[in-house]
Amino acid sequence: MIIELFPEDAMSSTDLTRDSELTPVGSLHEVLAAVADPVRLEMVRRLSRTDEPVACGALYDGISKSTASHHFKTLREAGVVQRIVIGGNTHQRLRRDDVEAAYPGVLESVIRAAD
Amino acid sequence: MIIELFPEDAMSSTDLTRDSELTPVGSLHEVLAAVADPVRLEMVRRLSRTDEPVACGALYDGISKSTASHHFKTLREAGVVQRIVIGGNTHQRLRRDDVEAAYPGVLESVIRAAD
DNA sequence: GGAATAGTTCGATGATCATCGAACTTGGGT
DNA sequence: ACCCAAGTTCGATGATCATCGAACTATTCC
Repeated sequence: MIIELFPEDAMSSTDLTRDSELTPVGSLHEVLAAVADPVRLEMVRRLSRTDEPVACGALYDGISKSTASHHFKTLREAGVVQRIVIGGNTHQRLRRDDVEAAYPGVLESVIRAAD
Repeated sequence: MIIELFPEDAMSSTDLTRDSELTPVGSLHEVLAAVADPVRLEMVRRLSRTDEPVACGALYDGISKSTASHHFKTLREAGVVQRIVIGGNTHQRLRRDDVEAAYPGVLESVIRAAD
C-alpha cells in the first residue's frame, strides 16, 4: 500500500510524488470563512470524529463531486485539512494540532459547538 | 440621560421605545459568518477591549456610514452585539456572555486570535 | 490493455453580499 | 424653530462564491 502526502498548493496532475511539506495555516479570516460554510463545517465535524484520514466520499451528502472537491480545496488552502492518498484513494485529514497552534481554541470550540 | 435598548429585529424608526428583550444568539453558521468578515471582526475586536457599550463611530475606519450600519445589522442579527442608545447616540455592546453560553469558547478564542 | 471508479479542473450560472451615495429620520443644541 | 450630527434604509453595482455538468486524469481491477 502506498501513502502519498500532498503539499497544499503544489498539486498538479503530473506531480504526485512530492514530500509532505505542509502549507502554513491560513489567516484567521481564511480559517473562519472556511468553517463558516455549512457544508464545510459538516466535513470538519465528520473529520473530527476520528484522528485518522477519512475517505472523501464519507464527508458529504447531497452535493456533486465537483462541489465537494471545491470545498476540500477551500479547506486545504485555509490549512484546515490535508490531502492524503492511501492506496490510490484520496482521504482528508484534519490538521487539528496545526490550527490549534495557530489559533488556540478556535477550531476545538467550533467543533464542540457543531456537535 | 436616557438609555434605550432595542430588541434586535423589531427596529423601526417609529418604534423606539420597546423594552429590552434580546434576540437569541443566532445559529453557529450565522455567528461564524458574522465574525469571519474582516470589517466585522475588527468591530468585535474593538468592542472586546471594554465591557462598556462603544459608540458606533469608534468601531470602524475607512468605510462609509451605510456600510458600517450594514455590518452592525449583520452582527446584531447573529446575536453578537446589541444596540444601545445613550443620550441620543447609538452604541454597540458585545454580547459576550450570551454568545459564550450558546457556543462556549468560540467568541473568546476568536477574539484572542484576532489580537 | 480496457473498463470502472475516484477526484480534479474548467466554464457557466445564480445567489449572496460588501460597498457606496442619496434620501430619510431622529435627537440635541443654538 | 432651525440646523447639524448620527444612523438607518434603499437601490444599484461589482465581486465573490456555491453549485453543477462535462471533460480530463489517475488508479485499481479484470
